[in-house]
Amino acid sequence: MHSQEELLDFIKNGHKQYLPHVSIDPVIFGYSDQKLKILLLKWKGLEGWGLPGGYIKREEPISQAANRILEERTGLKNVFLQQFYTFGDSHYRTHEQSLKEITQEQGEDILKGSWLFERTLSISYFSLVDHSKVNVTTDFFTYDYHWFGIDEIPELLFEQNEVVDKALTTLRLQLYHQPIGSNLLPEKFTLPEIHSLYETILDKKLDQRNFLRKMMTLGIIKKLDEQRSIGAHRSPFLYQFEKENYEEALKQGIIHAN
Amino acid sequence: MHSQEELLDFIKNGHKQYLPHVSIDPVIFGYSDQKLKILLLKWKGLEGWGLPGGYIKREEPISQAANRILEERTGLKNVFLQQFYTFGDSHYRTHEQSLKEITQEQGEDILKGSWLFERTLSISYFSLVDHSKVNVTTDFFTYDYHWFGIDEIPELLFEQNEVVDKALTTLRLQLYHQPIGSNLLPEKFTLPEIHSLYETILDKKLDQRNFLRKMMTLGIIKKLDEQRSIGAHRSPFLYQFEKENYEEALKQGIIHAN
DNA sequence: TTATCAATCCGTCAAATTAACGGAATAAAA
DNA sequence: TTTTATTCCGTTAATTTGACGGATTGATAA
Repeated sequence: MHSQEELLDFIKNGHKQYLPHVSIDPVIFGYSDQKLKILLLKWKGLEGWGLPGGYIKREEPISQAANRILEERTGLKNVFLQQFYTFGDSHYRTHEQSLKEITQEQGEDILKGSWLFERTLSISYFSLVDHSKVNVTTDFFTYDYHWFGIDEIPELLFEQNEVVDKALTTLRLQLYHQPIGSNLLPEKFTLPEIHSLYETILDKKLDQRNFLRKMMTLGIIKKLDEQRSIGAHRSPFLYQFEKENYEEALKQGIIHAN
Repeated sequence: MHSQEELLDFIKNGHKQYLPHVSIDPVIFGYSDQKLKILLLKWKGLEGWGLPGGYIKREEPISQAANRILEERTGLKNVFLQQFYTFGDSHYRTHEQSLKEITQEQGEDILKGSWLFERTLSISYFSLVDHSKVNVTTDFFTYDYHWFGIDEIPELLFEQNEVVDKALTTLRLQLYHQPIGSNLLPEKFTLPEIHSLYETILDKKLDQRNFLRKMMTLGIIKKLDEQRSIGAHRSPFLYQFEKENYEEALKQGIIHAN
């Protein structure tokens, strides 16, 4: 994947191409088997789990950087990806230990003063992706990955549990106001599908009829007059997202009137 | 205030003390005469208006940096200050033009390669302060300040109108869920005072009785059994914030049940 | 062909919340 | 004691939310 030469070049010269002191760390939620999971990578040297991450190119808009980094790790383009917070309080992340391991055989000279040792702020994004479409590629610092159910997240490196928690809170808060489901469901989906998705994300039973009413009232989805033929039972109607309406819902919906 | 020597040292050596590429830019809302205003500074050289800003010290947590920067410009400590977004898309802010003016007499040599010329991401916070308690101090780059009503914000430097807009939207969204008013009102305040504050911030009439009921239901304020003696009229009761309840309200209140 | 099964679909009523509304009480000054 | 400006409060209608179960459909099995 990445040759040792590339790695050494990255350590020595990465700061010429990337902004130092700032990384982008997406919390990637995936959905499969009615479970909500997040993608974590296993660090070389540190032998612990952490979020995928990457650096911003010197001339690259940060939203573009976030999309690029997501694509580099997952292969996915054009998915919902939203910034939610920038961490830089207790979070003095560096790659020191990790790099010592990786570059052991080279001696430690090359590490002296590397940009990767410096304090790094973390601009965090979250994303929801279709688990089955993801093709994970590890990066220089990592060698394995795993999708962890959100109730089985281990203690993470770099104090990233806080990041994950805030991502989840934000996801749930915005669920009715951002086109969050649109990467997880097929273009046309059934009511039970989206219903189950929302129940999973909120970790809560939602009455089916009330759920439908709410989604229709907010204008988030619209009913088509097609049905899908599922195996053995009654054919469910298909629905589609109405993306244009989401942000409206946000503004109208949360600023409590009067 | 700042000597020319200090400025030159800051230009040449600031990157040893501060993280380059990242600034903190608080949108400081002030309230007076029933108007909502923001504090803008006038840039030397560029002759335009922009947000106050500052850099993060190399070992300083960012929330602490934000508070320090706010204090440096306004003299205020311990006020409500909240991060809301990190801008870095179209926002390639540098101090190049400004610095050329300021350091004119020194020749331009010192500017070569200054850390201040590099691209800077902006971690943005907003704050609400009591206009009358603020003691504005300009910084190296600025020489004047003004409180602009939010409906009379000029075109800002560094594409900061976007920042201000997002700050205002966020402020309004969170008004019922964060202890936002607590820096703007005295410890004990009357119902008409807080009512008028909320009307001003939301730019909207709020029915007085319904407003009271809502604040009480959310547990944001509590009624004391003291009254204040105002000049000529009926004595209003006093109220106090119940800060502990705000964040509760956030979690319980926005995640729409069922 | 019919019965069975598993899943989807839908409507009503009660409870809670929100929105609209005006008149009585108070404190000082005239 | 009257006037004036201001605070205080309660009720009703409309809307939204929450709870609830029975009828329909599409295929498979008898």
